[in-house]
Amino acid sequence: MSLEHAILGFLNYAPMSGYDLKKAFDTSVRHFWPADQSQIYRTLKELTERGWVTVEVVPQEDRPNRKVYHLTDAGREELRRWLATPLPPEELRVPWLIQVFFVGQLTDAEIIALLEEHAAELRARLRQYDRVPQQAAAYAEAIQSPREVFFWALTLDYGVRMTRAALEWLEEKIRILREMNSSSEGE
Amino acid sequence: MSLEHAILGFLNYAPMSGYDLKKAFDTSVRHFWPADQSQIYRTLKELTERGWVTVEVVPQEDRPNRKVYHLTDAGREELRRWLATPLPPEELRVPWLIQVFFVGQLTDAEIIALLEEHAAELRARLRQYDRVPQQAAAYAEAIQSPREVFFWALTLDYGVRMTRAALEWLEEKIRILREMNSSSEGE
DNA sequence: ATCTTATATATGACGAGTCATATAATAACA
DNA sequence: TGTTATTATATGACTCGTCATATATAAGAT
Repeated sequence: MSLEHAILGFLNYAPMSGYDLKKAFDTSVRHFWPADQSQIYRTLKELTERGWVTVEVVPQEDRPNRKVYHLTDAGREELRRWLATPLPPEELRVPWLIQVFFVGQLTDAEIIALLEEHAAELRARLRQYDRVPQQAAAYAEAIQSPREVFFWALTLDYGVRMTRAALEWLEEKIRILREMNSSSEGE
Repeated sequence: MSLEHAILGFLNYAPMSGYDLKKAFDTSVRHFWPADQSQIYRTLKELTERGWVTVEVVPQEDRPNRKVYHLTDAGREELRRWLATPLPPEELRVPWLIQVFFVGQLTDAEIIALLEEHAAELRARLRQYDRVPQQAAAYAEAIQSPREVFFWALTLDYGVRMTRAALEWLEEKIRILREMNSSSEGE
């Protein structure tokens, strides 16, 4: 599971609570790995059972106690092992291509509207990517490692380039559909 | 659920059994929507309960009886409705970017090896895409609709272009890492 | 003679992730 | 005064998808 190892990755930077981890995910890897709060907590429980992390309960007044998780040597080893092991090839799974596949049922106007809607989403995503560096800035300063920051930037670049490629595809297809329509109108 | 509507989409072309559907998926949309056999059967059961398809049991000697599913008017309407409705924006989920994000832990040589491995996978995928038109040819002939075939081709083009974009990203990053290493060796 | 492949449907167990909600106190806002 | 946000952890119910396996017969390959 990738979430497990992402958590180990964060705990390798510093001990954190589940709450801290949720914030860390949201401000750094969210653009390619959104993490659910309840799943983080459940995964922490499992990591503890496996001996990859240990829990330190930090009592607090006025607030629920914090459970701060520390990476163990076994956990650090597991992280390293996982990082060096290529993941099994992922199969593509693009739900909206099913729409494209069967969309011949609709009129060209409807299809263009659908593609435009999708293009608008991708443009919004590109704008979100613009804000990622700011959001992650706090972490970059805390870690103080240009090497880490270098690789973080790579993931953002990947997202931007994939989104751009998808957008270019959409824009091209919209153009083709429009041209097909305008030429048939003239007949 | 997308699988539901993909099944409706296929049944709109012609009545089919679960077994037929599995073959249809494998030879046409597999490159962006791999479908599990057991899930197809379970989904057919659900579609029947919802009244979107009806079952016709075709007795066979020597073989298990076929259960041929027919799209109902309600199912056809649902398919059309779904096709014209934009799907909620999908969040990106790219497991191996988690590796990239935390990969600073490893040596550059290890990182390059990891990226190369991934690039090899993408090249293999591109070769698979080359074979898709042949595999889908039987369906294209059966449907006899240039309009449908046009949209089928779009989905393949999407896969090819996304894969190429990912591959270009990888090749660029590998090059950068190699250059960083060769220049530091010379110091 | 045995193994694999094709035809055909089906279930159980599991994994990963989502959504809603519970608990509990404080602080800020309207 | 009531609502919302922040800090903090946790569980139940659910969805979608995967993997293994069961049943049953025949044809073809080794």
